[in-house]
Amino acid sequence: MRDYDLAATLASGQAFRWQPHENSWIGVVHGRWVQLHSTGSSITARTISSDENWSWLEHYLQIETDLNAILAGFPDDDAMRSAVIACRGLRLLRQDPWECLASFILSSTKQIVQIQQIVALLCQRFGELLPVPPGHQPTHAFPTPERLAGVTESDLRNCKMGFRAPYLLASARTIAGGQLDLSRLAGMPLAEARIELLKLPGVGPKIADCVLLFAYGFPSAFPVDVWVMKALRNLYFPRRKPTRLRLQLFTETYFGQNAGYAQQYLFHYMRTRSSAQRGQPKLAAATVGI
DNA sequence: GCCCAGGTGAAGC
DNA sequence: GCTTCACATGGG
Repeated sequence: MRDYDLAATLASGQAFRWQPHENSWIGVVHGRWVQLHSTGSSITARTISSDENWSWLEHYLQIETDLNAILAGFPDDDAMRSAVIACRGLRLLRQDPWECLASFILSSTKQIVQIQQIVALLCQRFGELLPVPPGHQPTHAFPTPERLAGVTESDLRNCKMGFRAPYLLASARTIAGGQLDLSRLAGMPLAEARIELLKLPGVGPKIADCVLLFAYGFPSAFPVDVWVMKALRNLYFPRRKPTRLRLQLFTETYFGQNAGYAQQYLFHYMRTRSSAQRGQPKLAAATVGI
């Protein structure tokens, strides 16, 4: 499929379970082992069951999204142009809310590689074993809130998640206990859903916005992490430090209806540009064209 | 050793 | 309201 950069999409820090494998990607979607391969003009998928209905995977990958229309709606400035040039096929996935929420509770002040390691340990220890094709490594589902509600904080700390363990445990218990119904948020306005997420321990504005964007698909949700903050400060407020209100007004208005997409492009642009500057020449072209 | 990583919550002004 | 700090752990 053109304009779908599978590698950038699966490895750019929105989902944490995809692993490269012989020119393809292996992961778990909706409790099923999946292998994805990008041929340039199309994406092919392999699962263990001969499934004829692929709507669940098309929804996850957001195949139907008109990327060009979204990119055309980005603000026409040097920074956004460079970000789009740097990675034109980058997409947003539509993930399971609980997996997304739990993963980002584990994400605070962690590098993406480390988040992947923690999530892998968590799944390996508490996730249900899934059927995989012969010759492939054992793979586990993402553990349910009910399963995690029954473990101890110490069990979770053994997955290397440190101080995030009590947050994940309390959130799992809140959801398993029925005090918060994640499926209900899908029908809410953005602001209301955000308020519900913010009630969970360990969930602040940034993590809430990640879940709203990556799982619920609110296109205007705009997570601001250290990288995006760096982008905003350097590219749009180079002189003085903006107040929180000023920054909020800017991100809510300047980037348009699909601000969340713009955010993901800025995020990816800053990270790849930074790694290029550290002497790893991959995607060095990202710095050209301003 | 040092700084940083897709932050949050609590304490102190 | 805003600023500072602790919180685990690992990579560069």
